[in-house]
Amino acid sequence: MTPTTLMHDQVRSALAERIEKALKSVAPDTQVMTTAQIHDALVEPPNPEMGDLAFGVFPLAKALRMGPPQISAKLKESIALDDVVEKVEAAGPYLNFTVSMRALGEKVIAPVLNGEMFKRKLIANAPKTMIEYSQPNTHKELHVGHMRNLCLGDAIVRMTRYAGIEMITSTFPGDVGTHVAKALWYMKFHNSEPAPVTGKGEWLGQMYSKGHLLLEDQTGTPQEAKNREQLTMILKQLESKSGEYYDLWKETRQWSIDLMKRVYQWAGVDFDYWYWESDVDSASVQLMQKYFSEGKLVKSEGAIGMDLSADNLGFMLLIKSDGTGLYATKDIELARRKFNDVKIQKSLYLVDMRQALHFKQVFKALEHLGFEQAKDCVHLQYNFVELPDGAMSSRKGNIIPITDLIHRMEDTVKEQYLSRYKGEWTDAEMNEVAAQVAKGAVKYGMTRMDTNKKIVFDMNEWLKIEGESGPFVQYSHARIASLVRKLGYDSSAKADWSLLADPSERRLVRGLMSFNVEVAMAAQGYKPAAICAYLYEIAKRFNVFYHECPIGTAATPELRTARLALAAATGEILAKGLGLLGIPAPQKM
RNA sequence: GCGCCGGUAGCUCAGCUGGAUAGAGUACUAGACUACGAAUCUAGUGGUCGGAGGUUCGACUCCUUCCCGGCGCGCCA
Repeated sequence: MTPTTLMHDQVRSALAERIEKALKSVAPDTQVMTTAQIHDALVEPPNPEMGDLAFGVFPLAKALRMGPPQISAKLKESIALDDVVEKVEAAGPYLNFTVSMRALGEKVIAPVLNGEMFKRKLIANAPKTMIEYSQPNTHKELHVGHMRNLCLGDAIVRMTRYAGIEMITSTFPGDVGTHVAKALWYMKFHNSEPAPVTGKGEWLGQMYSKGHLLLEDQTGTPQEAKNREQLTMILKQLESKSGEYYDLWKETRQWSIDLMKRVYQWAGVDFDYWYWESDVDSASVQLMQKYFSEGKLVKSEGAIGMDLSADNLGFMLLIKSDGTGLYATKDIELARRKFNDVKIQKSLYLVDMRQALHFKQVFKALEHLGFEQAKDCVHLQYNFVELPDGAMSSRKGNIIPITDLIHRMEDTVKEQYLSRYKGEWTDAEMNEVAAQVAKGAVKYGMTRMDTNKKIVFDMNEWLKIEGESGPFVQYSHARIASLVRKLGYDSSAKADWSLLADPSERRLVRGLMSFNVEVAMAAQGYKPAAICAYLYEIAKRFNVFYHECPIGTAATPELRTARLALAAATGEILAKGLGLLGIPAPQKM
């Protein structure tokens, strides 16, 4: 069962049928390309004047034993002009098609306006998939690095679901481990201030940072032994699930969870499954002991693990010499649960690229332990978020909490842009729009770059929202919304699409045509950045159209109707596309 | 030492599984609001695609090698 893209685009399908037919007349006995393949091969030519869609005949050369230019010339002869094909030209190895505006309107603008365009299934036979993303630790700070993961994960989920892939979501917060002990240790032994009434989660993160630093500073001093003793005592209580530190863990853990949930709510993220490290912890160790007794694991230097040196992955430690497990141990138990409990066929892990080796080992271990689905486990890696002065660290004290970014972005939007509507808008409207635009800036900013690229986060740069940005796309949408509102768009009015004769109009329609093509490709490659680029391009094309073509004062009522419909359709595409990134499309801003 | 990821215009990045003249944003310069919203638009300046080989009709894209930067390699997560 391999996923396949369907022939979802009506314009491409229409052309593909005609090309296929021509191909049959040129080479009657050879089936060289299926209609679906031709559909997928149709691309926008580099130059707008060349046409709407181009077909490069390269793949046919071998089978037809002809040079590409000869093939395109021959095919051109066999393609008749009709109500769809307005013009065909053979340009070297390419066949350039100009589609009649009437056909474009019927096959693109109308389906967008009545919503049919967005109901198509783009990919078939996709395996039932689970994606795990956002794996923050409790008791630590939630910073802008976590934001990238969250935005990417959310966008991938929305895109893939839109394309027709069954996608189940899960998160795996780290609520046990030494970081918890460090936070509690500092809180209990060194902190004197009470926890604040609001923002307990953020405050707890600071407790961890301070604890971590103090412990580091005191290593090598007489204090060290005492610190270790205290930490061990805390960890023991947490493990035995009793005592004052266990109670404190439960209380403080909830503070962190409340913070996570607040951020998830802000982002519009909702997980189907919440897996906790504390939940898989002991089960994972038991599972490893079972595997060890079955001879699937080996003892080495007092610890237990799996020798993966034959796979060039070294030795994978699974049970420490003190009998406890590690991160990898839990990941194996968790994978087992995903496979068995949820019956998934494919498993995605959106985790930063530093874990590449870890996941290679986990997947290989799963394979050796007999999990067939291991071959369909994929680590979706992304590069991390840094600051201009290097990596974020407690030591440098330069960690930027997620909530800081959100609040500063909202404040900037209000002060620099929304202030002009003072007196005109209510405070509630002001706040709502500020939140929407801030989301646009943050989410677009986090997803627009390829995942392999490092993000150097500079708050001041981020607050300058000009040029290619989420708000740029949102602004185009808001302007269209305003236009539609003012000019009174009537969706029942029949439009004569052939009136759309301006090059800017054609270019825009052509762009709208490829919405599903772009989304299908982005979804299959798990590349939200492709959606960003597409939306930005559409917004730019709209801006040109908007500048070139008067709508309200169009020459005739018919032209006005057609243009308004085109604008409205563009608004729908932008809103839908932004939605795939989890970004709201405000009606005004 | 081995491995992973980057190296495209001053800066930040696109460039789809090799294909039609390397594109945007930003910065800079010069223009456009009594206009359907200027968070906008138009034009210009700016690149030996890290270096060198190779494969191909064709390479930013694939292969080899080297250089620069980041990260990862057994009891942290």
